[in-house]
Amino acid sequence: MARKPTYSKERKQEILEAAAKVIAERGLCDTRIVDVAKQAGSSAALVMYYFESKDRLLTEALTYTEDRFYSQAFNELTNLATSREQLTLLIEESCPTAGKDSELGDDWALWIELWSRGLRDPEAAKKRAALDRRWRWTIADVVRSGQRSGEFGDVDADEFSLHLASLIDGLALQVVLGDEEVTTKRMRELCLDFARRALDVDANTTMEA
Amino acid sequence: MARKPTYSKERKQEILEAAAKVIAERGLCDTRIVDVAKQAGSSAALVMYYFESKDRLLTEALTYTEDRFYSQAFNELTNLATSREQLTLLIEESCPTAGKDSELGDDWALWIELWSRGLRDPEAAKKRAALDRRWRWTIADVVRSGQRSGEFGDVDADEFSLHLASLIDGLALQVVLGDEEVTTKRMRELCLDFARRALDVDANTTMEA
DNA sequence: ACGATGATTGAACCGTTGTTCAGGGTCAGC
DNA sequence: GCTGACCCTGAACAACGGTTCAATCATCGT
Repeated sequence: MARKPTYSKERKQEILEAAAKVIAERGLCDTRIVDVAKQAGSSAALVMYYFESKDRLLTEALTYTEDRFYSQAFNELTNLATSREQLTLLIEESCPTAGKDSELGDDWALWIELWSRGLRDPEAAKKRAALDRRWRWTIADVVRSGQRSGEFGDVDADEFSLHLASLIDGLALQVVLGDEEVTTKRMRELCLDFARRALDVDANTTMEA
Repeated sequence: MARKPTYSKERKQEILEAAAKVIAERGLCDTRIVDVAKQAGSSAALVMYYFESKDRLLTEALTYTEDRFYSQAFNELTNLATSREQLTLLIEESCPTAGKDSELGDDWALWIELWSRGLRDPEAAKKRAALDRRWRWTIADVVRSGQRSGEFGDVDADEFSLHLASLIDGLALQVVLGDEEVTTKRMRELCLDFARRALDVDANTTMEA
């Protein structure tokens, strides 16, 4: 067999990614370290070697993907000129891609698992809160920036961002769980609509969006 | 020991309530049937006697409390005269009582566990969708009723109810998970504020936005 | 070359827990 | 009273999965 010179840090990441994938597939409770090991192409004992316990592994794995998602989204943000476009991007990136469970569906699955774990695991709750705070702050920042440039009207940026973030969570949840009445399309339109009404300066002048 | 002549149906309910309590305390994954049995004051074997498997028990238990919550809330609704009061009640009943984890905190905990279970268990997902649909329909109904009586302005009742219900889910989640920036008070005010702005008839008459 | 250090593993250990089973009460109807 | 149906139980079974361990293998500094 080819000896891959994969060392500690990369191995750790490999295991984390493997764990995230398995959790998204099998669910948090039904995730066995053997599964993670198999997915990572290694042995169960090795997983214990990098993470002292199963719990540690799971909590780390849950936040790992979210961090990646945020970094990517934040990065794409800088490519857009107007705050309006930026806000639209944030909303659209949050909408689970229907049917295909690969990309964003997995992300949301992990996110939901993090919620339920946060109910008892204080560390998970703290990490979730931190991630969410960063997310809300990002939204609020786009809003403030848009207000400075005159693109958006005058609303409390923090209230708006809490409102939008919560709305997204609540809607995505239903989409991911396959609620027939709540489709990705409807979610996107509802969010965009809300943002438009709340922020548009032309709320009075409007001829079309 | 006093022989309680508690027979099948009552026993089944007792077990369901016991299960709900244990799940709220220990979490879904860490709920053992022995715990449920102990909480119900019976043996593990009896639990298996009423529910053929652990899975069945858990799925049933998860929706049991929600049904009770809804029935109670719906009942209180009929005591109120105006639609405005009714909508306010629905919102306030949805806000987790901070600190005290007894009443509503437990409800929300179960609700969240139902979400994560719904990711893989189609039956759980279906039940959740049904419960949520009923909840949204109740909100929409109050809105329509208020529109007929002239209390509320002219908005799409279904869009509004989806928006409000999702917002409540997203906010309650953060409150229950102990996010320091999202308190029960803030949640209530945000929801009430949103409802007021979206529904108030004087929204057109507005002298300021 | 050669140890030392770290990565990696298979196999064994061990507690936990869902599930089964064989039976023991209790009550109703005959 | 007997009998059968139903409620209920303790104990045993069996599997599963997290954790440990002793032993290889690779790599690298000297």
